[in-house]
Amino acid sequence: MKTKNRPPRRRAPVQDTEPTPGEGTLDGPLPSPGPEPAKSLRSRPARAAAGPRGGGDGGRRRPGPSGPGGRRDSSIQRRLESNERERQRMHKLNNAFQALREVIPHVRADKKLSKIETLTLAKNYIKSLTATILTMSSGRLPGLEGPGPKLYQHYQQQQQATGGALGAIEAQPQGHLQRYSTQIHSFREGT
DNA sequence: TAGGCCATCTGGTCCT
DNA sequence: AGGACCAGATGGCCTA
Repeated sequence: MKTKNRPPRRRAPVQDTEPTPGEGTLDGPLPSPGPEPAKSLRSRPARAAAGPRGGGDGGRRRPGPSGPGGRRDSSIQRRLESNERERQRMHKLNNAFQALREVIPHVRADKKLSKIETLTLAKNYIKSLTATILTMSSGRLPGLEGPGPKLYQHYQQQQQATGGALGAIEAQPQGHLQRYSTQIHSFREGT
């Protein structure tokens, strides 16, 4: 994986097409109350009025030949609101990714982990912590009474059920830590 | 320049 | 019915 260290991306405000008032691109004035500054930088010419929906191909975007003029105002307004909600949703998702990055120890503090790197490291970090806890507690959850081995058995069943292909040997913390360590180094090296 | 990553738009589907 | 969620499409930015 290549290393990346770029500032938060801000799209250049592209004004390829002057939105005609009234015809409206879907990109209206964005209040953007979120943490991110208002995307005045939205680049894309809004396709608000992508042709009438339907038409096969999974219903994905189909820039109709008609252009933005073809949609009713109420429909355009709904689309704008929907776009805004979707942006906010994605911002929340990205915030969650950022929060996750901040709790995963890794050796690339100077470079932002990509989303896939974040998820992969998090998964292995959790596994290594789980294995460590299991070992240190001999299969018992700290402070809990009861048959300890059940936790260990449950863990192994999970590994098998999820296709983790982690045998008992990998339930050892060393195995996970080794894997985790290898991974963060491979990310650092950009491999 | 190619490839990776990302933000955004958009329509379909699911859920409340 | 409306919002949340999902995934395809598109295009910008960055690095090798």
